[in-house]
Amino acid sequence: MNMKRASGNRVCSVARTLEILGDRWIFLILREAFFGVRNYDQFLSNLGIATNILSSRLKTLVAHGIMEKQQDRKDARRIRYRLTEKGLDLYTIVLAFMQWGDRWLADADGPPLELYHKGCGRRLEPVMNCAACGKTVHAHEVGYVEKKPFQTPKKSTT
Amino acid sequence: MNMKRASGNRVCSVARTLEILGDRWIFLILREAFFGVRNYDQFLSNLGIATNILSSRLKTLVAHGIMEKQQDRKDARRIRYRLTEKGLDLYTIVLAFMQWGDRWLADADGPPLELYHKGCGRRLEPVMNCAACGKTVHAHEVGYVEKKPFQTPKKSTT
DNA sequence: AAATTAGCTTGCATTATGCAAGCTGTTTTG
DNA sequence: CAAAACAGCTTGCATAATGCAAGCTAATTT
Repeated sequence: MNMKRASGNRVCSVARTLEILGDRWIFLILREAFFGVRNYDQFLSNLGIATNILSSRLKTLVAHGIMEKQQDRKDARRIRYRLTEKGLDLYTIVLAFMQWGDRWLADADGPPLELYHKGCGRRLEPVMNCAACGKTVHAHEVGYVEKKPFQTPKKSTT
Repeated sequence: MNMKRASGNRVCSVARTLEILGDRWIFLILREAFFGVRNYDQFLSNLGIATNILSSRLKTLVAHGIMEKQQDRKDARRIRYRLTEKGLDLYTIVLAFMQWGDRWLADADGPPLELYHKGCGRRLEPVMNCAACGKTVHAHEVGYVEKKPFQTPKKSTT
């Protein structure tokens, strides 16, 4: 959580996002949350995380509006941590992690977890598409333009 | 780079991926690489990263086959670090970071960097689609099945 | 009333990070 | 062709983050 300017000098949403999310545990907590985990002790036992780290990470997630706390009516000790809209919107990142791992790090048994798309009922293999033309986007097909000009590169990608 | 079992007890590609990539600097290096940066000193000046950290991160990226080193023929001092296929395939993660940041962290001026899709020439807004049915996937529509059963939750998402 | 549970906080040893300095092999310069 | 500059590192040391164990508080359960 310390980094003068986590970006270096390029102004970029990647850097901004990483200033909040740039921590293994944060993503693992989010993964659990996407899989339905809601309470401190479930995160704790599922992740094997230290208690101080867990509470500090939950705190930053709440502080950034990614999760919100609510009391359980039936048990006042229990706090439910749930994803806000802002937090739910992070599922693309979690899916992207999972897919890359499935493709490049899977062992012989194949991916340990299979996703399915409730909409169509089939196995979900997420792909990145261009919202404008609908086609799948590959790394080489991404170009960029800097809105606030800076020192570094010019155009192109890869 | 230390974590008994970065996953906790859930077997998951997210955890495996994070064991390699779970570091801010790694992602920022990857971002630079996607934007065309190739050399040590460019990474160094663009990121404002410490030299020991940069070389250690580049080393792990190379060790995991995400980047590869090659000598520059014209200048033997110069080493080019370039993304392998495995590394290029991480662009979905970088795009997902950028998009979330654009949506939730942008200031009044809008996103600092605009991507375009070389295929269609239009502004690229990446969306996650289901490869099977082609539709855009939303967080609530993702279900999962654990292949190697473990202790934790059951089904559903969110 | 005593024990248990959920969700924390605190203290302390270990590990990672950031900074500055230095080192090694190439070019480039005068 | 010697001196300076450059690219890509490594090393040492101070500071910050992490992990572990223990303890603490308020709300249940027994």
